[in-house]
Amino acid sequence: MFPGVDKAVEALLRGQESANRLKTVLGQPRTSSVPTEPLFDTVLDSFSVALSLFTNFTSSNPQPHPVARKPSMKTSHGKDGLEHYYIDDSPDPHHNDGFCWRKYGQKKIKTSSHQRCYYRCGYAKERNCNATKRVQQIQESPSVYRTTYVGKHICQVDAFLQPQDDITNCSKMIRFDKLDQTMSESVMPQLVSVEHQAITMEDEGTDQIMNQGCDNNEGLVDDGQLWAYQVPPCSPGNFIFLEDISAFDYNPFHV
DNA sequence: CGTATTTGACCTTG
DNA sequence: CAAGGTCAAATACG
Repeated sequence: MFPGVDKAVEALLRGQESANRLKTVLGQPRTSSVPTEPLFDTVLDSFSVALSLFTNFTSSNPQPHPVARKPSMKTSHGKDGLEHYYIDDSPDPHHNDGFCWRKYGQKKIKTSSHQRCYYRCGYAKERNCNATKRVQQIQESPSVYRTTYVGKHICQVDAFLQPQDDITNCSKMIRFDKLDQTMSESVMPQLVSVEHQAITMEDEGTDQIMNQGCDNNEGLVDDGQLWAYQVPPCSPGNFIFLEDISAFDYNPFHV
């Protein structure tokens, strides 16, 4: 077959499993309290990973693909209007967000029984990149991990892309200028076509309840700005997720 | 042995 | 003063 086929199959199997679980949950009204959003996430992620692997193989310049995800839960400005953050809830705390992170701390949070992990950009020093993220488990079953991205990636993408990188390495970025049209059309529509569904996520502390929508984030966005599509906090140079990224409020790579 | 992670101490903020 | 965030020495790992 091709390099990475094992990972593609693994991703598809994971998606299949989640789809089956989703079917079971949706088929049993009694279990309607079980959050389905993480299952949707996993299904979408699996397709995205598999598609990226197939696409990489069919192109002469294979590159890893950041996991396509549903839209961000929330973005916001700081008090000075300059600080940005981006919240993403995922069943996978280590899901591929396209960046290389280095852990620099872990702390027990008073308002939660789970510890919070602190990461900064792996190129923070050499490229003076101030991007950080925090990851914390906020829900037990199924587990939901909240990742809060803070700051902007100002490191250049060539720091991330190495020819020998594979999907398991920290350098996981996609070159959209290398992607064919099929890829863009096959992945992106999924990100906005899933019906809106709100779930209530309980957190033991003061974390606000998040209304998770795939194409609608009302109530989540401080400044009336919406993440209409999946836009992880990365889109450096010609490695963009959407053609007109400037339409969005937050683009960590455009300083 | 170099690099990444862990973890207690320290700093900042409200 | 408490809580969250960061630092940096110790430790683990490849």
